[in-house]
Amino acid sequence: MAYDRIPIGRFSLITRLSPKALRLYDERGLLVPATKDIATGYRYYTGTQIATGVSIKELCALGFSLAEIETILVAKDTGDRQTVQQLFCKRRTLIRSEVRRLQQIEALLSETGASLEMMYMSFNEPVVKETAPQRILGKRGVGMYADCIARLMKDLCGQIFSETNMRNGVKVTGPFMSIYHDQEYRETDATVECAAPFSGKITVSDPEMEVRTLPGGTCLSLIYKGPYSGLHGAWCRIGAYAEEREFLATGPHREIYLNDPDTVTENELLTELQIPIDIRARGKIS
Amino acid sequence: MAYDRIPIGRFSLITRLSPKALRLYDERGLLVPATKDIATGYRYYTGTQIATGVSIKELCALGFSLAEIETILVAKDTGDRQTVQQLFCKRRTLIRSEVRRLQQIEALLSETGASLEMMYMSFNEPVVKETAPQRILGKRGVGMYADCIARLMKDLCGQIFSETNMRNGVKVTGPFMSIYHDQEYRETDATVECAAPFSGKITVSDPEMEVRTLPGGTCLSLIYKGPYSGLHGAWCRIGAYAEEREFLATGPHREIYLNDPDTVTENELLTELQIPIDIRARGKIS
DNA sequence: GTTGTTGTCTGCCCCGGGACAGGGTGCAGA
DNA sequence: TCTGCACCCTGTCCCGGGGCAGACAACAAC
Repeated sequence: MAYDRIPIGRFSLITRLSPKALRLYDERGLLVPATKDIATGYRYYTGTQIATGVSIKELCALGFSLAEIETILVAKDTGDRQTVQQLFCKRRTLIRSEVRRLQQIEALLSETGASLEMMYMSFNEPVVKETAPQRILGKRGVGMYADCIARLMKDLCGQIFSETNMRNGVKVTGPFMSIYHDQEYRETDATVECAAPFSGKITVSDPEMEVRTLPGGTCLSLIYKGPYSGLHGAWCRIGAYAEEREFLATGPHREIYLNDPDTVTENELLTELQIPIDIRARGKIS
Repeated sequence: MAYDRIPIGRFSLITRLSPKALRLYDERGLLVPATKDIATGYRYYTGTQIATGVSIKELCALGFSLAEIETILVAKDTGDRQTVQQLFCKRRTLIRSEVRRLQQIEALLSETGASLEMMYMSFNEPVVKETAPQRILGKRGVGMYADCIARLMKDLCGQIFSETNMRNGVKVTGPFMSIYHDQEYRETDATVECAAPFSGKITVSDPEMEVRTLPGGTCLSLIYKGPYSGLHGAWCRIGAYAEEREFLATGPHREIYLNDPDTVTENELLTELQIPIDIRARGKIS
């Protein structure tokens, strides 16, 4: 139609691809203009390229990456419908999970409508992660959680920061923690161990204290923000999460105190909850 | 707790922000490590910074941009809850529209399960865009669409590519088009005008032809891919779209033939449908 | 043919990190 | 104190374009 030297701007208006994008596609070899003036560098497209451009625009709108679009266009020319179908399936799956994710976020934003207040609670999801083995100094006790932990922590500090140990270069290599040795929740007679990871040659005078290596491995982890009184709720959350996914605990639960109750306010306290799990054997399924 | 020189790796494990991200936040001033070894460049964080890090991680997970996160953190310190609330609202709105968009795409992908076939149909949405005024040579006729257009196009080509006009440097400056002057669909006695945009001093011998300036302005536009027999369906689609949004047509509908039936197959034919509208006055509302 | 308005060119910085290279460090155990 | 490993540093390229600057090119009207 005497109309096959379409400059980039007009081509852009027709296909609704921006000139910037068109230059990118040229560079990437996705849609190379039929003619390129060597002297001026001007790009000229032909009428038949409009169809390709429109296809690219559509595939873009469907959310495919440039690499995928290239694959699809080639497959379409080859008549290879399996590849195309596969990519479309994959895309659909991705979109579905993305929608689910966004809807969860939206639910979160809606339910805590009061914005500022929500900054004081945590909406972390539990996460599966790896931990390294570490040498710890620990002491066990039985009693009510709060009392027990306070007492044990005091003993632990006294021991680990003793003059002898300071002199020998013993160092605390991480945050303090509690380890819960009970299988279930106990109100008044919980068996709790408080521990501190350290390095160096330690001297222990308290016969109730034990030096051992805490095994590493996979665990489910949740960071809780807020006063220690809210820890129970957080344990419920992570427990429910593990239940849903049929994760089985392979060791005692741990609470790691990420910051210091003496230096931050109660609302800013951070505690990490860990449940050691075996990712390979997930309950009955798979 | 003798534990306030946390290197980046450990800080990363605690907050679940990648070291790369942490370096970026340092650079951007969002979360600057408390200490930085001048000699080695090593970054060291303190226990109190963990809370900030966790907050950033949470806000990231909610989809806020770094700039927004910075604003929120500052507003939180200031106690400025209005700004926070506003940002949360905005985010919620954005997420909602994103979900809607993705669900539409998903519906599209699902309903045309057969993948390869769908490549031959177009799933463009109608779009509002601006058009420039252009000088055209047009000729009207009455009859059945297909016949009428074929006849008029032939006349138009003969006239515009006449020897005289070629000699005078008359040029076609865009694709040919049809303009529908009826208010409604007419089977057998439609009033159709075929036209071509041109530049230069034109000589017209056919008394039925008219040179005039087609006004530019806002229009609703849809690109249709496929044989001309499917145009009716495409007009229905764009019509329904305009109806829904209460757009009122301010001029005759136009069909623009983007490529040439002589050079591409029927399935690759591209036609742009345009309905001139007045964006400022949308039906009764707003 | 001239002139002024568009259009187009290249090149650079931006988002929010992920991945990798090559080289310098810290620290724990011996 | 030494040694080895794991850590950390800076710098670069990548995604998929948007936006801007400065300079050159094309074209329509006169």
